[in-house]
Amino acid sequence: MTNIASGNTLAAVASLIGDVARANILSALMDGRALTAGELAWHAGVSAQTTSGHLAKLTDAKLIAVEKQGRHRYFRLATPDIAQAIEALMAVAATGPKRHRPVGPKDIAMRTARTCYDHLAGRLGIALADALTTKGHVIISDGAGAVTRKGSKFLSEFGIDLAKADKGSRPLCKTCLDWSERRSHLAGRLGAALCVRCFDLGWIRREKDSRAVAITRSGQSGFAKTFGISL
Amino acid sequence: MTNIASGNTLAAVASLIGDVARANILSALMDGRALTAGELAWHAGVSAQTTSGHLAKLTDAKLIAVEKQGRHRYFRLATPDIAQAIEALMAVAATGPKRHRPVGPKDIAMRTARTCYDHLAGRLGIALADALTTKGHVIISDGAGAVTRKGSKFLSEFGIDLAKADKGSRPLCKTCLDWSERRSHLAGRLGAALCVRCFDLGWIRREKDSRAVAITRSGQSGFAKTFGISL
DNA sequence: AGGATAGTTCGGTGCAGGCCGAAATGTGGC
DNA sequence: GCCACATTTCGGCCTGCACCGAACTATCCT
Repeated sequence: MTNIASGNTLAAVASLIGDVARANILSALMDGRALTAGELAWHAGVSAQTTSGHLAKLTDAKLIAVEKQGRHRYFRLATPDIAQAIEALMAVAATGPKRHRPVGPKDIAMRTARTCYDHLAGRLGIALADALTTKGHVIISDGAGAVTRKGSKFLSEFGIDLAKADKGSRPLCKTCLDWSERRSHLAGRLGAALCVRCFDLGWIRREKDSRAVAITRSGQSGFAKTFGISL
Repeated sequence: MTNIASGNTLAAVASLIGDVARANILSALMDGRALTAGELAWHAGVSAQTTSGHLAKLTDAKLIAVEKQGRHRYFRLATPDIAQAIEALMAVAATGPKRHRPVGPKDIAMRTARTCYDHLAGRLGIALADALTTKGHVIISDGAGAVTRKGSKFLSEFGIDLAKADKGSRPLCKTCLDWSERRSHLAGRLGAALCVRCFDLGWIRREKDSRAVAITRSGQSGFAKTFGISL
């Protein structure tokens, strides 16, 4: 065996994700929010004791981070890297052999619009990326994007100030492969800012117990007026 | 549990990667070449029978593809997506809790220069990306890159013709997070073409049983003269 | 044809780890 | 102080699966 060390840790990380209960936990955290152990137990579909064990393992491996608040413990994905790795795995899983389509109402909602870590995905995410691209506000080249001067002005009018360098290290405008649309949507600081702004404007709101988001009445007109989008 | 279907398949894929033997197999295939079952058994560190079972599972799941040639069966990663997912997992694994540094000579070679699926990574990969960027041949913005007109000319003189659209679907110039350098290097069709060209020129050559590549004597002067790189 | 090499299938062993019930710890509210 | 609720720890069960030895098939070589 060549490089046992890197192989081992690769296997260790993948193995952590490779358990159904833990995969459900991580999927539930993919919207970037922090959830309590109890909520995660519900998502995982196993008892609270079992979940506790899983959470300990994930925390030890630094895949998730924990914050204590009173008698609750809030868990969230440790870094955006983790989310990216999981999204990449989801993309692989989506192309798998099983082309089964037991499409439920939840699935439809997910495909229409959802959060992906801290930005928007699904048809809405794609539509936003397209709208910004065709109007020349963002240039997407292959796997990433750059904001034009014109785009910067447009976004500032929309209420997003990209100048304040949130965290210097985080890329401004990345793209992220959408597992349902098989195309790229906007991630990075821009993607996150867009998402927050849409929530602030009341254009979208979170569905209960899901990453899916619903487009509100005002969102329907807002997206149409500002971006020319109608889903 | 919310979306049992997606969670399950996510878990299934991760679980396949999450076995040490299979992770070693996939790691060995990360350089994009096709290897025989016997070679993979050696990389995996288990017997041929056991390896056969693993290969069957990976093939069933479409993570790897197989091609029969005489009494050999050649296995390779099924799609670039798979390589990307594994690379993302490696990036996560590299940041893990264990900061152990049992750096061997092989490890040093890997960090200096190696192939990553079908393009170059390690210090050499980073240096190439830097050189092309600072000379204005490629513009890297956050997570991807675009080739400038000037760059297109330069590359053509170097012996790379990006015009012939290899496969229309594959992105021209993507970036890929380097797990050893923690920075991006060039992937996509451009990255692959650069890699092939350097092999053709005899500037680099593959190490035995490893993803590492060695920089030849002529490579030393070639990289210096053409790109201003000296490692 | 006979021998060597590549790979797979079968059967049986053994261990890792996921699961839950019960009980313990910790925290907030009254 | 006492109860309710959130979460963890302990102990034991049980399944899944990675592993190998041995035997079998397929292909190449001479």
